[in-house]
Amino acid sequence: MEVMKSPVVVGGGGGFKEEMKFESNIGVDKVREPGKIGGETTARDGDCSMSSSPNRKDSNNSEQENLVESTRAKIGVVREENERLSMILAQMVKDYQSLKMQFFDIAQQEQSKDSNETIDNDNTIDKPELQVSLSLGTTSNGPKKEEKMNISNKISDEGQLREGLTLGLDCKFEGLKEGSTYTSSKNSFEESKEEEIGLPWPPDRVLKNLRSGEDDILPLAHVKKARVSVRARCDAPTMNDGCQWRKYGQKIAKGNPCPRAYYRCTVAPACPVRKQVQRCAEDMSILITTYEGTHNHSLPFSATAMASTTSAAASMLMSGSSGSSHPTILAPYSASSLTTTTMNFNPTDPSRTSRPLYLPSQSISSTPPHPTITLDLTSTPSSLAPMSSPFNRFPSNYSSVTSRFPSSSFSFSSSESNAPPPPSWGATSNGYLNYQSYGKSPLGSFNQAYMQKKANASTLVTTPTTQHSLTDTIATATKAITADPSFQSALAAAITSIVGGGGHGSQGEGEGMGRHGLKWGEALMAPSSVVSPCVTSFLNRTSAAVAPELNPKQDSLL
DNA sequence: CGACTTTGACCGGCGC
DNA sequence: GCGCCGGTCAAAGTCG
Repeated sequence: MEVMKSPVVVGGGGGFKEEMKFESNIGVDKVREPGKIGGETTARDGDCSMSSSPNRKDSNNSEQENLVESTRAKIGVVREENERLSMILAQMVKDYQSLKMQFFDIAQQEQSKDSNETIDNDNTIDKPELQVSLSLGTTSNGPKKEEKMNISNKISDEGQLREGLTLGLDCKFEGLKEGSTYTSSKNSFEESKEEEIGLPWPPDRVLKNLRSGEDDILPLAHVKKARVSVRARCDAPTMNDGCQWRKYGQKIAKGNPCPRAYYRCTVAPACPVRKQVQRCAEDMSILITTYEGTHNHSLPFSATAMASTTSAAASMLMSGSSGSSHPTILAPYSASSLTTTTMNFNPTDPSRTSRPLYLPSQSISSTPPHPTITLDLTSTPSSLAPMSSPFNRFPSNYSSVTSRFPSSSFSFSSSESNAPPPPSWGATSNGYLNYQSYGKSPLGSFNQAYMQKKANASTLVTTPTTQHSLTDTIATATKAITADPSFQSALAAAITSIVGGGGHGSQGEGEGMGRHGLKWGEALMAPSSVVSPCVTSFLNRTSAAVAPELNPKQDSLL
């Protein structure tokens, strides 16, 4: 996000006067050139108007001069704006490139560091993560932890979250950097941090390992990783999310006649990431994919969208937990998602009418300790909806989520966005990753649910779909956002992931999914032109009040 | 023949 | 302690 700041400063600051001068000169030239032509035509006009009285000629000339002056001024302004935007764009590209390089450097350093550290260990997978986990339970600050935190801080400080190619579910600490203030919620913080960092799989084995010699250091009584469940319409056995998966098991889970398949990531041999794929019992066309764990390797571009989306979702989940003093806020999916992030997506059939279905607990997981966030990509547009904006393609058909625990429906909006329709986007271009609003209150339900969550973490809450005026909504949302750093961080992660993940999606398609050929990425990953205006619009509305890292001053871009 | 899938066995957690 | 259940393992089978 810093990327966005500097160019704005450049544009509006240092070279502005000079630029104005330059611009106005250009503007004059620009005007004079047509003026030449105009001069010729005027000459002809003059010829025609030779019979006119000198007074009228004078008034005509003065009118023309005025016209020329005003046009000149307008062109000057436009050119100035154009120039400034060009500079901003150039600066952004430049910053993006440099940040990208920095990110890959860091990733490489991390990788080499890990490989060095694992030479002396039998368990090459668990050790690095284990170290981090152990350090959480103690006060000792090993160099590795500090280094890791520094790197993480550096990354987030430099706005490199958008480069989270290797992140699975673990970009979540922006709001927790000033760790000293989190002692009151230490337990939940530690717990969530363990989950965020990504413990070796499976957690049970970690426990076993730890108990063998380290259990006095880190009592991990109920360590469970955050899960991100994605519901999408899909006819193929599994969604192509850009990663390579290998099936290692299948089970009939209780409460769902459809078998649940277990996959592990095979992009890297030691990658701990797993996913479960199961069809929805109530609607067989819906595929429920549950991701768990953190990729320990770089992801192909085609996989970054999903990774960053799940990352952001998990971030939402974990931030919610860490920021609260209620440990119970880590509600399992079985009790309904703590944070229900609903993104509407229908890769196969946009005309099909459906609503988000929130399954009974057994349908997805009956292991309560797993905090799970659900991304519902199954909603479809109503036929009455205007299709002028990509953000309106899937109108609100959000059904309330009744929860034993509060849920937050999180949506980026834009019912009033004037963003142009996206370019043609693969064969399944009907499905857009749609951060949409419910009703006309993009932040209303989010904020309201969030506030309810803060107010009472254990009461039954139905996510409201009531409509507020936009200004009220924004005002309230702004208050909520500024009031809670964890919320800021979650939002930052979510937005960053959207901005960073969406743009890459359409590239690099075709990373093998073995025998499953569904172009998941093609359908899911929104081009940046679709997502960005949405996000920037959102940012504009909440601009100054939102956390600094979320305030890229994009309003000056628009 | 290697990579991948299938499927029954096994293990650990959890509730009663 | 027992049974249920989710999750994983690993041998056998399948496919290209």
